[in-house]
Amino acid sequence: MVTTFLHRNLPRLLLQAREAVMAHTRPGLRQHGLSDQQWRVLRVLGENQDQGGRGVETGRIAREAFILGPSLTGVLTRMERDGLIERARDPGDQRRTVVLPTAHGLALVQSLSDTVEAHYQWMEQQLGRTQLTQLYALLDQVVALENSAPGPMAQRFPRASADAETEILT
Amino acid sequence: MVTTFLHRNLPRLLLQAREAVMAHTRPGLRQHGLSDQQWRVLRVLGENQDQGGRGVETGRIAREAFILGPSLTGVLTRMERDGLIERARDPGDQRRTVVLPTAHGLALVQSLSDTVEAHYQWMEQQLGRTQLTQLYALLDQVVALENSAPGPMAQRFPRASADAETEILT
DNA sequence: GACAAAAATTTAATAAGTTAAATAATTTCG
DNA sequence: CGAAATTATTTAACTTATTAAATTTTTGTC
Repeated sequence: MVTTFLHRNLPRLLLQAREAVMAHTRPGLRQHGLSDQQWRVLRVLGENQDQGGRGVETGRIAREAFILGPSLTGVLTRMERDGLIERARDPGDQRRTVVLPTAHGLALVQSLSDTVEAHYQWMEQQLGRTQLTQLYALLDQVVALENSAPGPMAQRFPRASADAETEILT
Repeated sequence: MVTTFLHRNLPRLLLQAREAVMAHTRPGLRQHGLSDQQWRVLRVLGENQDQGGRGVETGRIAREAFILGPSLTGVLTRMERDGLIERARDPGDQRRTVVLPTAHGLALVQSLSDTVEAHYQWMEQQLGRTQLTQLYALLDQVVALENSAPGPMAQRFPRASADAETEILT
């Protein structure tokens, strides 16, 4: 038997959920003069700190912070202006730009990361660990749809190829 | 026993999921020269078509299309320029601006709505109805967090009060 | 009925998103 | 080796997002 099923405008629901989560984080960011995007960039820098001071290529930042290349250019320009990061040419491949956090930038990430972690603890408590795990799994499934059948398979945020990934991590 | 639990950067995951869904819809919109936002506005107009030709107030559009007021102003200006909508002052309350779709705009929504509905059918088939229902429920729970404890309860997209809602619908 | 408070939009200034095209450095290959 | 194809990023032009302040109309109240 085929029941009619009410669809919920999934893109909007996802946007709304994202806003709900960010609503708790955002004030903290703003207090330190950070935009959402600047925070995402800083966190990527924090996560990839184990690069031996070589910095992180903008391509990698774009992928991991989920920011398109041309947007990132501006974001980084302002972050450099505000003393959060520094940019340099990758000596090994002069096409690449690499980014390093300043001491100030690094201190910010570390301090804010704690706040965010606390927020996650709170959410885990509110929703329950099981539900949160389920949510992660379902969202992963939705993400996986992207490379499925219909649509011109628009790769707006292309993952690095497996090769590029290894190359970077080597 | 307290197990350590791996958190997944929920805001990013939600953003990614949204992109995955939109990746299928977007090309269709672009073919008709519509931005994401313009499409959302048109759909709101389509949904509230039963207003007896009185049009929809921009405030309502902002809430339902999830666009902030100042952004909406520009979006509507361009939509008017492109012959998708028309704006007028609400006779009953001159503070309000009401929006009506043009014949062209209306035709677009109707045609594109079918495409989108087909997309939902496809997603339902891919993910399974049960999972989709679960996802909706979980996202609702996350959205509900917004008005909970921590954070200055930032109401970026305030729902209309119950009163205003009834007033509008009356 | 006038005046302060509230409500609905808009303006302004800056930041970020989106697409296509341009630059510049690196690879590939004839 | 050297020209063509590839890769990484930036520029350009336009649209949307964000925050605060300004406008305009309505409401509440004395």
